[in-house]
Amino acid sequence: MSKVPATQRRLAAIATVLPPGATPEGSRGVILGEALRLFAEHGYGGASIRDIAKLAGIKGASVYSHYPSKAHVLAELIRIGHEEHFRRMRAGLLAASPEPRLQLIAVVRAHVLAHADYPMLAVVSNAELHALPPEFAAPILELRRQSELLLLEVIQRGETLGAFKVADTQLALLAIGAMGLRVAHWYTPELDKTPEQIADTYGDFACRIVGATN
Amino acid sequence: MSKVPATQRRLAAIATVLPPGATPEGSRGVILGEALRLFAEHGYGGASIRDIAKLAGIKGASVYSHYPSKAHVLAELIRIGHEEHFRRMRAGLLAASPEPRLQLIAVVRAHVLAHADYPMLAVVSNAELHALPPEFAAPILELRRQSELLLLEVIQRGETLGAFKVADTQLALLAIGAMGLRVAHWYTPELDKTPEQIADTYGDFACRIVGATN
DNA sequence: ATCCTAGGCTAACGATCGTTCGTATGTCAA
DNA sequence: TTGACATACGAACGATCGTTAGCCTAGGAT
Repeated sequence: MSKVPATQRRLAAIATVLPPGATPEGSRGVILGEALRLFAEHGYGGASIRDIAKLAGIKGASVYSHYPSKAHVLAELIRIGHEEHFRRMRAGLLAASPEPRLQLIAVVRAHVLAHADYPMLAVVSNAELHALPPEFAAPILELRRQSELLLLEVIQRGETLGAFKVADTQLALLAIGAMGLRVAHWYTPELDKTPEQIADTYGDFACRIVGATN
Repeated sequence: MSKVPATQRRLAAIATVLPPGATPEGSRGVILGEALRLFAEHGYGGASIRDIAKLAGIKGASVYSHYPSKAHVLAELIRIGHEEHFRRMRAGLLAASPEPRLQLIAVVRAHVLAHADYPMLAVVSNAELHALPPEFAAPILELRRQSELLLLEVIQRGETLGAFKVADTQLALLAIGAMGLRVAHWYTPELDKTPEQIADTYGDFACRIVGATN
């Protein structure tokens, strides 16, 4: 497992952080955390069970006392990532005032903060989904669809109410989603911008994209 | 090499297209094209030399008559991708009127069209850079820096001239870049939107993000 | 005191990896 | 006609892959 130069890495973040409550106890949790780091840095195919085990302080065979297969480890990570993302999006919308503009800001903020708070989880969730055995992917794809639908409905409602003026709804959705997705790749706490600042600015960008009347 | 369900794929496009003039003749070109498809679908680590060779209609060992190593194949693909991207960005800027707004539109259009015209190349160039041996990566990282700088300078010039009004230059740069990057993942010719339409709309989005006065 | 269990270990399985070697074949220049 | 070269091949190299089997040990419950 060779180290990759900083400028060449898939993401800038160093810390492997999992949502509170999502980390299992003991070795199971350690394995999950180290797998997260290696999958994020080198991809699912580029990280071996023995690599993960070594970082976790055990031998490769011992991993199978905690997970039935390498794919199960990836599946758990991606599930945690998507659940946390959807949970935040829904909570953000729920807490927002009904004005379309404030709803959009709330959802975009949640989207961005999820990617800044858990960059490694976001990178793995987005970039390694294709490596999941299809039977593991189905519930995750449904969750992803829900998150996307949530943002879409906010935009459509804003249009219907005449609060937004956007050339192409679908393209606006994709553009706003993309902005947030990439945050996971470049965000690091060493930056002179807090996640809050980024979320605020991106919320403003989203409003501009959909032509929100302030 | 198992097939991945459509909803789970890394990108929507099917055709492996390389820029005209960039495809070598004979087997060398066929190998490059099939490697592009497999690296895009499964990642560098997820595609083997024998997989590539089988699609190219030859045996694994024969690949080494054309490329000294698997890494050289990836390096050539990523080099082509970055060169095409930078070439288009620079050409777009060069052909644009000096008004900041038109410059921004031109550069964003080039950025988006590069990702829609060569989705597989873009996905590989962006998602597999970390798999390149560092000695191969250096010139490519420089090219990437140049493309980024080009967009940055357009935005900064617009601000200096008072044509743009953006909260955070760096974040605007990252957001606009991200929008275009993701196009490679979802664009497919089967869509009911042409690359031109997408490029136009995204150019408009970019102008809104930087608060361009029309 | 004894058993059970959880969680480590070493060793090994068959498969596949990137790559090398020696060889065969077909084409074209001398 | 000969020789050189480019391109293909089968076979095999050592390394590493995910995974399994069997064993050992510490700790808690009976």
